This record gives sequence, structure tokens and C-alpha cells, in this order.
Amino acid sequence: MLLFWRQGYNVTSLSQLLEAMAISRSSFYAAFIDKRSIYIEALTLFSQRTNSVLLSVADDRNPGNAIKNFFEHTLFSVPERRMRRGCMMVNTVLELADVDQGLSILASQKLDEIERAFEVCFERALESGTFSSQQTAKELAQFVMTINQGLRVSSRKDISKKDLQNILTTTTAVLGLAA
Amino acid sequence: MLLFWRQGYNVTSLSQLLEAMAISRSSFYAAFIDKRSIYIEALTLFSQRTNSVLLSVADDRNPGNAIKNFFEHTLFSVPERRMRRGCMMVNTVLELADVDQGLSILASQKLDEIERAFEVCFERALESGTFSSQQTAKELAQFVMTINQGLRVSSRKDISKKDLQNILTTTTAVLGLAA
DNA sequence: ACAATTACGTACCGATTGGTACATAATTTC
DNA sequence: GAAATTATGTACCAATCGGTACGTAATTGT
Repeated sequence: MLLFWRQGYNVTSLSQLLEAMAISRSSFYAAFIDKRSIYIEALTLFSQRTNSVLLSVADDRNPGNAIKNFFEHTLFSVPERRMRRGCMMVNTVLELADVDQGLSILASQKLDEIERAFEVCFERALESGTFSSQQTAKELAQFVMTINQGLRVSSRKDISKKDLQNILTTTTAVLGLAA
Repeated sequence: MLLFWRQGYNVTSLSQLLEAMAISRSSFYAAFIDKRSIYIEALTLFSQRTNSVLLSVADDRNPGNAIKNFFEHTLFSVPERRMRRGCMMVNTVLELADVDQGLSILASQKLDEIERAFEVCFERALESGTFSSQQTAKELAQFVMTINQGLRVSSRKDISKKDLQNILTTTTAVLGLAA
């Protein structure tokens, strides 16, 4: 998963995978069907780990805290090397959009799961009146996901972690979600 | 450029390039040094075309109009097929961040040129008082670029153009830049 | 302890990768 | 119009790609 996450699907060769997994070629094809199948497994694992963070997001009654928590756990409090890998789903969508639509759509769907969690969070906050906005919950969730995707692009550049945090602060500020 | 833009660097083979350019192998290596060099040329061409749109952005005294114009010309008013290709600079940063740092950094620098144009625009608006904000011009520009990058990711998914426009409307609204 | 099964190492497959050599064809140059 | 230069088509290169075949080693069940 780490190899695919860092380098992408096509560049990661079977030889690299075998070396990283410390198994031989025959064992690989006995345990997994082929390269594409294990990529799906790796992508699913990545998605599951991200979703485990999302549980606390959906439960949070305060959207500002939910957003802050999500990025804290998935971006700011992680080691530098991991931050630089970005988001495997975003990476997949961009790399394979025109090369392997099946994988690209799969990654896209897993991103939608994150968006839906934020949508639920905004819905509750809007209904309970703890937060008010001109926008609908769906629009707000799409907006947050756009920020998320944008930050995942930036994190693969040489941007500093401080600048990333600054951008998120600006986001919560303009949304009227200052903690 | 179109091939690289759509498929990325590594997946695009020399054979595909030769067929698209309708020249033979020997002519290719006579005119260009190698695959990597022509990719740089393609990326530079893409950047130049984007920058030609930026001229009107930097000149605009109203940041709201500048943002609206930029996305109108580079995203909303372009054909569906082109929209789906996303931004070649963003694509390059994600694909090659861990594979070819030279190319990734080059693409990153060209993205910074866009950010700087927005920064200049915000600076003038803040100074002239036509726009006020809690954030600095640089922070605002970084924020807009995050939205930009996020939209370029979304545009490679199956999102509708209407949803994309909706996100931008939300952005200008929360920034207090409603036209 | 012996048979059945599972796991593994390695040689091999055709296809494709980016790049080069070289002979021929087309075009300039004078 | 002949010589020099430029452009092109094609055969070829080693390296690597994902994937398969198959013989042997290790483990399992009874």
C-alpha cells in the first residue's frame, strides 16, 4: 500500500512489490490475483483507515470541530513523510482518470464517502441551529471536500505544514466556524 | 501536449506520441532530445496558455471578478472533454512527486505563478479599500489556489459542471465576494 | 511415519519500454 | 546540376514489463 500510495499504480512494478512484501513471484500470484487486484485491496485499506477517522466526524455536533479533527488526524499530526504522500484516493483519481476508469471511479466513490460524512455533520448542525449558513449541507460538504482535495495536492508539493494549517484556518474563518 | 495532459507522463508511450505527431522515431529524436524534454515543453506550453488568462486577472481591481473570470475561462466555458483533463500542472505534481522530483517541482513552480497573480490582485483590492478581509493577501491567494486545485481534482471525476459552478459560488459567497 | 497438500524459487514467456544506428530520400546551397 | 546537408523510415538494441510453468521444499493431516 505504501508503494502504491507514494508512486502510483503504473510506476510501481511487480518487482518492487515483491521486494517490499518479501515474498516470491509465485507466492504473490497465489495469494492475489494480479497487480490490479492488490491495488484495489490497498486502496480499500487506505479508505477504511480514513473512514475510521470519519466516525468521530459524523458524531461531532460542531462542524468546526469535525473539520478541525479530520485534518488534524489525517494531515497535521502525521509525520512529514506521510504528509508528503497526499491522499491515495486523490492520487488515484488523477493518475487513472483516462487510463483505468474502473479504478478511478472506485477511488472517486471512496472520496464521496468522506463527503457524505461531512454532509451529515452539517445537516445536524443546521437542523439543531448550532450553526447557520446561506448554503445547504450538501453545498457545504462539497466545499469542504474541495478544500480537502486542494490540500492533498498542496501536501505533495514542498509547502510547509504551517502554510497548510494557515489555509485551513482561513477556511474555517470564512465559513464562520472559528473555534 | 494533449496526450501528456490526459494520460500523464509515464503511461504515454513514445509510440503514441509519434502517432499523434505523425512523425517518425528518428525525426522525433532529431527535433527533441528525449521524452522528458518534450514533456517539459508541453508543460511549459500549457502554463503559458494559462498565464495568458491570468493577465486579465492581475489587472482586475475586483478580486471577485478576477476569480470568476479565471474559472470561467479555464473551466466552465471550455468543452466537456477538456474540462475532464483537469490541470496539467496539478496532474504532474501528483503523478511525479515521488518519481521525478524535477518535473514535479517545475509544475509546482508554475502553479505558484498563478497564486502570485491572485496575490497581487488581492493586495491592490485591500490597499484601495474596495475589499476588506481578516486575512492577508497571501493567505487569500493560497486559499483560492487550494480551491482551484480542489476543483481540478473534482473535474477529473464524474462531477457535473453545475456542481463545480456551485462550489465556486459558495467560495465567493463565504469570502464576501458575491458579484 | 507416510501421503497429501500447500508454499516457494527460478527459469521462462511474449510484449513493450525508451533510445540508437544506419541507409535512403528529400531538400538546400552554390 | 552536382555536392552538401537535412530529414525520414526501419531495423535493431538491451532492459523491463506483467504473468505463467514447473520442479522442489516445507508443512499438514492422519
